[in-house]
Amino acid sequence: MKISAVRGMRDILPEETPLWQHLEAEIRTAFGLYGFRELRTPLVEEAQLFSRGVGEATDVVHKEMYVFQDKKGLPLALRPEATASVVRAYIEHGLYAKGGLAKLYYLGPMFRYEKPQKGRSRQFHQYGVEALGSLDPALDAEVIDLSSYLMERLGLAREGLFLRVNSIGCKGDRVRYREALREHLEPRRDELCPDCQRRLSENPMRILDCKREGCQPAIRTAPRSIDHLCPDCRAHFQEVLSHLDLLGIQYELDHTLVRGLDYYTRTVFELCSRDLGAQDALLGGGRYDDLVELLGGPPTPGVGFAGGMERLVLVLQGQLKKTEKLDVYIVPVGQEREVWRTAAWAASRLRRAGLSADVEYLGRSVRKATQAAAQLARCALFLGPEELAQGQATLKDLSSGKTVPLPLEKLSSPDELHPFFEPEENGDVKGGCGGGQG
RNA sequence: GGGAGCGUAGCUCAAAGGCAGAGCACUGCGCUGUGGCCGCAGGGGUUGCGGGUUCGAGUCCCGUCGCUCCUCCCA
Repeated sequence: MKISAVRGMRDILPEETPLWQHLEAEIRTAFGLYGFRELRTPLVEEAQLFSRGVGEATDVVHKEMYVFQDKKGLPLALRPEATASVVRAYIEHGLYAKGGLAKLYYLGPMFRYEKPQKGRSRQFHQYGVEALGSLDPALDAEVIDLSSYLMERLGLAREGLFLRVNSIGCKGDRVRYREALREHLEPRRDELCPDCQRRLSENPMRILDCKREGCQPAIRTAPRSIDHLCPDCRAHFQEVLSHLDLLGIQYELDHTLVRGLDYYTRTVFELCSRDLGAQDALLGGGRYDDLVELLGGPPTPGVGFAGGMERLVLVLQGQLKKTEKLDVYIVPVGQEREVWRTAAWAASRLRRAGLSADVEYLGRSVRKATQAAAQLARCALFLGPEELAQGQATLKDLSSGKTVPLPLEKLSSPDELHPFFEPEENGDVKGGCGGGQG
């Protein structure tokens, strides 16, 4: 039986992990600069957390969620997104009682049972932030600013990106807006695609982001959510936009941006790339002022976003990081047992001195092993009967080709060892291996 | 969920019903214990899997799994 990774879930191989680690480090740094602190929540939650929080009617919950029962029959779900988990933890640990604003971030795998394609898999990775406890529109703008700053840090050109913003109002606004949409669309039911006809009764707002040609005329003339905002929501949105202007962030108002999760209120936004295919959203988010209360906490507003790691990786493929080279690759010469034992010992000493080291365990010819060493390491350390007899090894700098004897006793003393590996100053033949990095 | 295309060596790909191949990579040798160039030789495959048609299937048919893309939805 041949076993392979399950559909839509893949291995991230050592060639790719340096890029992932780089992205993760940049994300953590950016989030930290904005005052967010990491919260790690379980990958598994009670299924009802998501059906209540994200919405029973959403595709994410009712079509795409991995649900199973534990041994006691409790319905569990692999998390399809993290906001609901963060809010659950916020309530469970009484973070609201600790005063102030809770600014939390996360990073990790999410699961949705979908048909895999470019930029979409069943296990994927999201990074995101949630700011809980303030209704200040400056915070909406800050979160958007953070997403923009993150892209700058990652070296994504502004021209390749576009930011779409909209406001869908509070609960009451949405009820009124939904009615207005129905009134507009019902007479045009025949123009709409079958999906949209179904949405007309279930969730008319989702018709707005239908991409079918036939639906466009009805969508273009449809009423806009920002015309149905209550005075508070209208003022809030204006403040958000004015803060974005202040921060110098370019955006386009998109009246068709509604997003697929039920908990969003007021501000919604999406940051998209021009370099991706059908799945072009790098990150998306917005405000969710009713979610904490909905999940049993005190009324607490929130705003945040989530981004997809895989999509970042796609956009940044060109920047693949090279794997870091080892400091030393040890090549035992010949078959003598004592030589090989000394090689293993030397590796252990080098590592304790803080130098990364590996040994030629495959027993290839010295020629082949040296070739391999040049791929893997900055220096090769040759160790054979001749060296052993003199109590030393031969250290070779693989970029300059220079060799120098390294007395074995130096291996026991990091202080004496390090000079051999420090970059040469003013070209002095000090020996060693720090030379040109090539 | 619906649609289209593709699965051949570790990788990139040939073979259009008739002996499964090339390049790169890998191993050895030229060069006996020191890389990058060059030359020679070698190892590698149940052609995704399972059926069927045929004297004969990588090739045609059916099924299945996987990948890619579109639709849908979203990160």
